[in-house]
Amino acid sequence: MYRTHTCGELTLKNAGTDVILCGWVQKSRDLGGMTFVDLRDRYGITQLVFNMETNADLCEKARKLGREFVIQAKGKIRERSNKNLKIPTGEIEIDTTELNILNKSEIPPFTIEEETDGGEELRMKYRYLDLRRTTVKNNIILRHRFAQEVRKYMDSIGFVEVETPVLIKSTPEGARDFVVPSRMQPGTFYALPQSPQTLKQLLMVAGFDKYFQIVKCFRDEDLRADRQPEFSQIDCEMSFVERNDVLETFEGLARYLFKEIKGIEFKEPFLRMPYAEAMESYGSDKPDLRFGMKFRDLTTIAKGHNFPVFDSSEYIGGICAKGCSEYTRKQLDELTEFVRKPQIGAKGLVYVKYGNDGVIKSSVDKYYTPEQLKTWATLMEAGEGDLMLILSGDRKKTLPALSELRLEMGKRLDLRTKDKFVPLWVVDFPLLEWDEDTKRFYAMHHMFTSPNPDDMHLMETDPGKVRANAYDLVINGVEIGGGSIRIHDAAVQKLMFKVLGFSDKEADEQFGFLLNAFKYGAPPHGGVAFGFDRWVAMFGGQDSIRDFIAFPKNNSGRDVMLETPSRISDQQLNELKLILKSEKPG
RNA sequence: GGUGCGGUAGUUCAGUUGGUUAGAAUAACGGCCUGUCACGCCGUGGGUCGCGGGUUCGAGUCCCGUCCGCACCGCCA
Repeated sequence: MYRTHTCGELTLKNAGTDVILCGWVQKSRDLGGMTFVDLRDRYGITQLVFNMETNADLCEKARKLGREFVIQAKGKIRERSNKNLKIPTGEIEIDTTELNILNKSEIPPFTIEEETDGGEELRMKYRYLDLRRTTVKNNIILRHRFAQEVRKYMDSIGFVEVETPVLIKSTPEGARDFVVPSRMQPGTFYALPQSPQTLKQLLMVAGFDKYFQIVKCFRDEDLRADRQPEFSQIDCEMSFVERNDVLETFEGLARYLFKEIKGIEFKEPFLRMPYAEAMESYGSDKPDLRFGMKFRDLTTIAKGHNFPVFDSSEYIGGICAKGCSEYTRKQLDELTEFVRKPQIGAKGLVYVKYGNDGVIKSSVDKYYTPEQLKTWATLMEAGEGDLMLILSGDRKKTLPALSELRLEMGKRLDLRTKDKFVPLWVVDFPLLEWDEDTKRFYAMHHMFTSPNPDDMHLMETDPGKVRANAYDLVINGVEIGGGSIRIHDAAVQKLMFKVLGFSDKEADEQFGFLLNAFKYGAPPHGGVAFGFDRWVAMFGGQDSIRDFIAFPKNNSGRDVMLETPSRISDQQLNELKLILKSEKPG
């Protein structure tokens, strides 16, 4: 037997017991006459004691242990004379009688501690060492726990988990596909799923009226801190439902997860906000509602007073930063610089300070009287002690820029606290987006999203105005998931393809299987997919999903531990009938 | 594809206006130490300053190119 107990479970009530423990040497403290060894496993740390007086040979052996050696120790549990109340096992120690080195270790390239000294690149290269650290290990365990709770809840309300294939068909639109060459049909390719969208719809046709799956998805696009080329979704679909049924079902899931995992219960139903309102009030389709600072439209009131910048602007809007009227010149310059960054793209920033003394000072005093500025303050619900920040320009550019400024102010004022959660359903997204470059419409969500029935009549006359029966779950400004009521009628689906510029032939080639299925009794259906990694990371209090994935890819899509992507042999290329077009020199 | 920041000891970093032998902490190694738990004390070793080119009497430092990493924009239905 290798071990009788783990390193995290022994306490004072086990005193006197003989035990065998296995684990890694976290640290050893050699005091000359005696040596302490911290033995670590997944469950915790237990202190081993070796004494020169009682067993000199064994103590000498313990002195030679290096960091991360794998050892087995036998001994008796006893109460410590000096207790360490910082760890659960800190009241006991093992009076060691036998020590076996199961495996040696080279000196690890970084410290295996809660706060490591290792940089990200090194940690990724030696991820198996990084995963030994409590913080990363706990993230992975949180992910496990989350997955179990999802399955428990979904099962409890009658959903069936069905696995869908990973080698599927490449589809147009949306993200770039990862493709896999076929050996048996040379010149043809599978694609890895960006999501199991069409397959879950076929499961609805098949009569599995409540389906879910925690599933890997793949998108060959550039990475971000919250975006990996392979990631996991909680993919769900239901039949015989309207929008409200879907929202209520998955609000239930969200409530359950918040309660079981975070211990948080929401009293009110999740807020539902139309897309148009989100854009108008927060300049974003995923507003962070942990704080207010709603946009106020100043276009009517501020235009036409001979301030050229405003007079030439399509939109003038501002936010009110409570208690910031005493911002210094330097702070305001910083904010101006912030909005002028190319990623944000505003030309400048107008401020109005409503001083604690009631005096109004602004960067546009030349053009507006204090009385006029006070009417702005009234409109913006700004009072004494507040600061108004105003951007202007094209509506399409200014709203998102003001959104960035709002988020920045929220950060500066510490309003985006990690332990507060404000969920929100954003609803009534536009169905289509016009693209100037290709002069055609693209589906904003995806091409299986059904139009809002009230707008159906606009499909052929004014498609840009059609609202979709689609929704997103947004928590704290993060898009956690999204879905829609789908098209289940072949004629509507064909119309959709037509609006998107697909010929009948193209539609049939790409999606014949789906259109065929719709001929055989497709039920009305809809669903949602949640970003599993993002949700877990949010519960773990972090913005980056990387440390919630056991073996993530780096910024350029490489796995630096596996050293992949990598070349394949000529033999492999031959079998696949592939010829590389060109090779980079070197 | 683009913007910004970074690459110096095993590791995390400092390095002034271009100027003597490139430092600190930590880790490692050796010695001392019987109650440590960030143990302590003494000592030792450790550098292709990412790579290539240029300017200069002289480059870690300035310039050009390039590779790599991180964040962001584009992209991600």
